[in-house]
Parts: sequence; structure tokens; C-alpha cells
Amino acid sequence: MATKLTELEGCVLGLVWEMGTCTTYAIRKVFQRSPNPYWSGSAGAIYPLVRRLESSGLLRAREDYTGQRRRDLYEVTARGLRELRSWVGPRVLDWSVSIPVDLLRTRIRFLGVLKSPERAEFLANAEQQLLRQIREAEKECRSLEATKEPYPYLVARGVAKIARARLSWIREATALLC
Amino acid sequence: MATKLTELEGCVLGLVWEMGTCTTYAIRKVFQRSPNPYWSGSAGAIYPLVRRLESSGLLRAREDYTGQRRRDLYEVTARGLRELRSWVGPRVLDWSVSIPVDLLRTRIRFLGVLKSPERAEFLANAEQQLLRQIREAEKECRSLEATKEPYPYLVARGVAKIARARLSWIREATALLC
DNA sequence: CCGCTCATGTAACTGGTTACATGATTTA
DNA sequence: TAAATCATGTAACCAGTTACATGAGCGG
Repeated sequence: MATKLTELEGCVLGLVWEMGTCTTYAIRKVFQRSPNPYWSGSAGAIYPLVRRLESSGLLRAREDYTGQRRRDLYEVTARGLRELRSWVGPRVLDWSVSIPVDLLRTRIRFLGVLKSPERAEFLANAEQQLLRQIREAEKECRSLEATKEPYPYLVARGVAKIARARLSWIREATALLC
Repeated sequence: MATKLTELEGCVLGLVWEMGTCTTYAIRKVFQRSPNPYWSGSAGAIYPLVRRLESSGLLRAREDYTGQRRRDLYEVTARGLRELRSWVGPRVLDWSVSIPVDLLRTRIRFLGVLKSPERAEFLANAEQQLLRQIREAEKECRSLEATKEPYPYLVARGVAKIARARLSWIREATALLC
């Protein structure tokens, strides 16, 4: 217990729990297809990670054959479920609520290094990209609203709301600086 | 050129530029005192990093003595400034605008793993922490508004706006799930 | 003179990355 | 039958982390 799962380990455990039974390959695909490219879902990360979760008893493996072709099917053990629950909550750790890192914000921090026209270009550019992000996120929201699956929907809502907040912030910055 | 600075390298370069001249120790302190604990500012990260920036010609070092006590003062070179400018912008890279990672969001993604009362507790807890975060961020805004330094002020504004957006999102989640 | 801050640094570790490699099965 | 996909895995690397270690100078 108190295994202190990393963020990626928590996500993987959560995905296996959600899918019921799956291969490591399927987990990788989820990360690779995700619009958020924070984790690449590289084989070199996921395979050892799943093995780690298995050897610490949070996942259980079962071999499965289709002809000559082997695959390893994983599912969450009872301990794994407990561990997953304590990773999620209910006590929200300070650092999990803490201010998310924002690459755009770190650049605004040092925006003074640019000359005025480049600064204006930067802000205009950021605004355009955020507008596109909002369109995509809200489209995602609408398509998930119908599915009646609250959690993926809420994730999409979160993304959309953050994108809107960042847009409003960038516009405020533009007004202040230009 | 095209040195592909990491995020931490860009920040360090930016800080040295901002301070004009400083020691590695002073840079570490900035990270350690920062309310956002994304980088620890560990010696093992910063000292080798500053050396790296020096040996690639983005920083220039000068020794300085107070009695027996040595310190290395760094400043940004002309090349360093160019590099810093291209790290900041003006072209905003896709991934720098891309959706920030949010530890709270990844937990909401798997919130279904909790039982109903724990879920409610989680949301209430998150709400409280976000309220506190908003208070702190808005206090910071007010104190920075007076200084007439636009960039630190804008950073604080960004933090406050994101915190408000996350709060509104958590309340929406509460309404949907409880 | 004691403890704090200034200031520099290293060693072992960790959790990711990219890139490569293999081979079975399915689909066009 | 060729190309795509399913499925597994390793090796070298990288940019951080924690923990440790040393020592000068300064303020109470």
C-alpha cells in the first residue's frame, strides 16, 4: 500500500480498470490517439510500467493465443483497485489542485524580451490557436454529451473552460500591452 | 541556433536576462520560493544546466571574490538573447498553446472509481482548495498591479483566471454528479 | 561562537524519451 | 502478396529528482 503511483501509473491503472481487460498495446494506443500529447505512450515507458504494476500486484496478467500469436491480457486486482482509489482521492492532495504548468504562461513571463511588433504577433498568434482549441474542445463536448458518460464529458468540459479562460487572459494581455 | 532549449533552460535564461547579472544560487532561490512547485530548483538540475548554457555560449561567466569566497556571476550573451527570443516566440508553437496538463483533470477522468460519498467529498475538497488558490492569486494580482511591471502581473492574472475557470468547472461537475 | 544564509558542487537514481527490432495476423 | 495493424520488447539516452557534502561570511 501507499505505493505512491506516478501520474502515468495512475492513468494506466485507471485505463485498465475502465476497459476491464486489455493488452499493453491497447493502453499505448489510448495515449497515442489522445489529443493531449503530454505522454507519448512510448513502448519504452508503457511495457516496463505495466510489468511493474503486475509485479507489485496491482495488475494480473493472463496469456492468450490466437494461433501462434501471443498477447498478455491484464486486469486490475483487488489491491490495484484500492490503490487506484487512493490515487484518485477522495483527499485531494495539494499538489494535484495546484496551479497547472502552462507553457504559454512561462512565455508571457518573459515576453518583455521581444520587441513590440513580435510581441503583438505572439499574442495574435496565441489568440488564433486558442480559438481553434476552443472550437475543437466544444465540438468534443457536444459529441460526448450524448453518450451519457459523465467523466469523459467532464474532462472535455474542463478542457473547453480552461481554453476559454486562457483566451480571455490573452485578450487582456493584448489590451494591456498593445 | 535552433538549440531547442528545454522549458527549464528557457526559464533560467529568461531569469538571468531579467536580473542582468546573477549567481546560479540566486536562480535556484527563485524556483524554490515560487509558489508553483513544478520545478524544485534542485542544485543537481540547475548547476549542470547553467554550465551547459555557458559552454554553449548562451551565458557568460565571471568570477567574483568576497575575501576567500568565490561566486560565479552569469549574464546573457548576444547569442543567448537571440536564443531566448526564439524560445519565447513570436511564433507560438502548437504544443506551447496546447492543453496544459492538469492533475485534477486526470483524477476527474477516473472519478468513477470512487463511491458516491467519496466522490462528493473529493469535489467539495477540490472546491475549497480552489477557493483558497483564487484568494491567494487575486491578492498577488493586487500587489503586482501597483508595481507597473506588466509581465509578472499578467502571470498572476493568468493564474487567477485559470483558478476561477477550474472552480466553475468543479462546480459544474458537482451539479452533474451529485 | 553559533546558527543562518550564501554559494558551489557531486552521486545515485528515476521515469520518462526516441529509435530500433521482431514477428504474427488481417485487410486491401 | 503487399501493406497495415496487432503485439511484444530492448538499448541508449536525457533531464530532472533527492540526498549528501563542503566551506566562507555575517548577524545576534
